[in-house]
Amino acid sequence: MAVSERGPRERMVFSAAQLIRRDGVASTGMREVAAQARAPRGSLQHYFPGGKEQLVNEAVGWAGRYAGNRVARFLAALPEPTPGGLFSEMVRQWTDEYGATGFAGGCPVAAATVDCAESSASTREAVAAAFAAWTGPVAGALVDMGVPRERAGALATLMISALEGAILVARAERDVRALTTVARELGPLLDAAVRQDG
Amino acid sequence: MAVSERGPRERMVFSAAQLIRRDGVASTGMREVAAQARAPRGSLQHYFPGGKEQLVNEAVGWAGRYAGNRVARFLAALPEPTPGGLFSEMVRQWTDEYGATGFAGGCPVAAATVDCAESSASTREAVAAAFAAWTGPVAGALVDMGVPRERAGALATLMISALEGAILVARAERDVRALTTVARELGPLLDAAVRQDG
DNA sequence: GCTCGACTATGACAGCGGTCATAGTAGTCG
DNA sequence: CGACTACTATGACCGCTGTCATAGTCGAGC
Repeated sequence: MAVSERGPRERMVFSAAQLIRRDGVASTGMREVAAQARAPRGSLQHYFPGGKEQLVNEAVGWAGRYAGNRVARFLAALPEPTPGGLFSEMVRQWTDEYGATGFAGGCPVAAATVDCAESSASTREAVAAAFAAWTGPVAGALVDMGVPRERAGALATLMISALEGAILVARAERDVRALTTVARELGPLLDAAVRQDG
Repeated sequence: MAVSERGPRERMVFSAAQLIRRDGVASTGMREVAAQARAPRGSLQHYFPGGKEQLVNEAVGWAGRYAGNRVARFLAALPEPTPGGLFSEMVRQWTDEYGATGFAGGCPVAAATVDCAESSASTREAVAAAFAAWTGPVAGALVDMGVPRERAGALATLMISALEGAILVARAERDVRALTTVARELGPLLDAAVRQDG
């Protein structure tokens, strides 16, 4: 929750992502974003002349980049990188949050997809780009671990799909069960995709 | 889109589910629901004295029951029921829709989770119940196919999580790729869970 | 024919949303 | 000092939303 980082513009984008992932896009007000970012309301139209749509799109883009960047950190944290280990780390980020601070928030990209996929073309594209910015590094990591290139993209999509779905179910149930379940069930499948020769 | 079924009350619940899965809960207006259901606006307060929250909860409940009931139909459509085959059918329902009518709608239960998990306790419970009404039949079907009871619940959760996530990604990308990918990758894993001893 | 209940029909209201208009401040350059 | 730019500060506007209040219709039952 370190909102005090960088300039007001970045704080607003960050706060928007936070509020969106908790309440959804439509229920998140511009005034609320400015307030939480401790930024002046007048700065909204100054930094985001494109209005709410622009702000949402940037928040989604930020979230996608953030998720992509986390992949490298997860890998660095693993003593011996394996696909299943990476997936466990991705899942653990969520179980940790839910255990520590409750089930208040989901994935902002998912929220934007649900709320804007049909109503805003530019946001839909931003969401697609965010998923791509996330899937790419995951697939790259799989290749580095020895997963055949043709299969890495598919497994990355599977990992992200299962994670997103499990986040939904976990929030609904207020229980991390779904998250731990997908990690446990998918781990062996992912590890088995590593090329055994060489 | 057979809106002309049953009484106006059911039509409104059904229309609410339709609109929610397309635009999200917050962006769906009560007047809009009544209009699409070709029901009088005055009937809203008559049939749903609990207001929008009640209507949303019933729509979510309806969706959960619908999903649960589909499981039996999917099984009946399979010449030889297998876990992977069931999952393929579940996925195919979505690829068919997206292929035929476009990527306008997602899962209403997911939409309600994203929009209401934190803001409305009753809706959150309705969503949890909907997931339960869906997971139950899936797990039961797996048991019938020979999956060990201890494992069936976990695999059902995995199936539904992967499907929900893939729906999100597919809508974002406007491409069924994610859906077909999870079906293909998960099929062997699911089939391998069938007890091989008679 | 009257009554009573179920349902329909509208109009009003209060609140909030995003956006615009306008004015103000601060700091910097020339 | 004046001017110009970056940013801040408010207030107003309009559209929309959920909800309420009130009145109307319609069909049984007796």
